[in-house]
Amino acid sequence: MIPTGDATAILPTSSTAPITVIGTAAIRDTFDEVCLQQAINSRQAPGVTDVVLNPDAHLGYGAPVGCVMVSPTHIYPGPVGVDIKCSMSLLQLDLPADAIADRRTRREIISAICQRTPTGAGKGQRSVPKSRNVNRTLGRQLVVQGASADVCQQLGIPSEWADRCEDAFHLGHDDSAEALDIRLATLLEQRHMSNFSDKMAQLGSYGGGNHFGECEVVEVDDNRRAREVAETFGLRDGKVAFLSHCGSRGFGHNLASGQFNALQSKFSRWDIPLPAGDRQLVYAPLGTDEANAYLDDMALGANFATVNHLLINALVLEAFQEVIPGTTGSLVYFISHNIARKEIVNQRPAWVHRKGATRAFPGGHFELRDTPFAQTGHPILLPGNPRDGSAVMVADAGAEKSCYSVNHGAGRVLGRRHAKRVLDQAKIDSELDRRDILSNCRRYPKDEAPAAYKNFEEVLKSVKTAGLASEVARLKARFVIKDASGADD
DNA sequence: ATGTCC
Repeated sequence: MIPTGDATAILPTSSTAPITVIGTAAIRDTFDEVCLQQAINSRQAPGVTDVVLNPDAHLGYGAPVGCVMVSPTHIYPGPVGVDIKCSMSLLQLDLPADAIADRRTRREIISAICQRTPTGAGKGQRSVPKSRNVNRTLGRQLVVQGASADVCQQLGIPSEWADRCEDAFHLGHDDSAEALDIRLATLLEQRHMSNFSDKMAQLGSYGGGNHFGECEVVEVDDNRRAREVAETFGLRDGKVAFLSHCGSRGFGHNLASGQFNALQSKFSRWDIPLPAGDRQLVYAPLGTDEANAYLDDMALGANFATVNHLLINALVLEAFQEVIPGTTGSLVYFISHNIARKEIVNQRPAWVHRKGATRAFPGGHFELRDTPFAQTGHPILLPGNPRDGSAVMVADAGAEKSCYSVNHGAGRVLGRRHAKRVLDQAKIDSELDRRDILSNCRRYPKDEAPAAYKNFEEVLKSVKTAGLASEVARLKARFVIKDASGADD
């Protein structure tokens, strides 16, 4: 790796197709051989013009988690990821931090949230009002339309929240919703989609793994630009906010795995060479039936993820209102880190695959022209860990060198199995307790402990030093909602 | 990520 600045480097490849690396020297030391090999494989794959490796990069499916891969001619399901449109959202509440100082109040809110937005594998909605149950008809509508006015109205989602989405809806391969209707009808005849109604019932749930909901106190950075940007974002210093991380649940997983299986069997039947011999890097050239089917499935999964996040935010707001009547809230932003978007790169249209990477358009970017963030750039939501906090950032002009992308969080430094073996349960729990951070988990999952992730300050320093983005606010955790299955018995 | 292997 050849350093090109304090927090940037070039990773050369044998085909003279360099990879842009973002990260201080300390961060670059965290990239293991397999992760770098995945980046090289991705860069040398057919039709790929750019790869960016972000500071949170680690081993992924085909391509590293924490990378950007650009192609004007090909679509790659692996570098979108198994959880289509896994995303972050942030809900700003009008509550002062004092309102949740009392532990008992927080316990009540945790309980009200868990009743409405379940965690863990397979769990659909539990104690939600019947009006918010998602039947097959509404399910078919929402995966085709995304957060349309009608879908939001039916689910009790404030319609103005759609304006706070990176993408409130996704269209089919030909930029029509009809293509999604047709594709969905085909899918519903297939065996792996026979559980469609069950998957729709998962709307409004978090899932497991690194997915979470977290109650925060907002600390806006003490400088003029941060204060001005925070105002545009709708962030309120010293007030309570709620950060969520989840994706397209079982529905997105069905779509993604269906596509991997279909493409892998076609590669093998037609004896097409796999990029670097890796089945996880199967692709489809744009314009083929295979590419069209993938793009349609990605859009269907993305629409589910979008409505899932918005419903979660509506249910979380309702939970706060149950415990503290009169609470109001507004969505700051909803932004993905597992999606391919058609953007302009190097003056021409290309599919930007962000796999554990967040879009980062600075103020003045043409795609933001009709949004509330035209002047400032849009909010970038970066989960860190409950001990050190999470961050809200805004892109700077330098983001052009990373294909207008930044990292998506801290990034794993210990594999799950490794973390469960070496980390101490009592120490994890007492550290959170000492900081008065509560959780629905009796014991915090070891494989999700702060120590299982990279040093968040060093990751943020990489992003800032490389000139990609600036910090606007820090979010300090007050309680965490997670699936507990990674904790000791 | 995921009814933790269709």
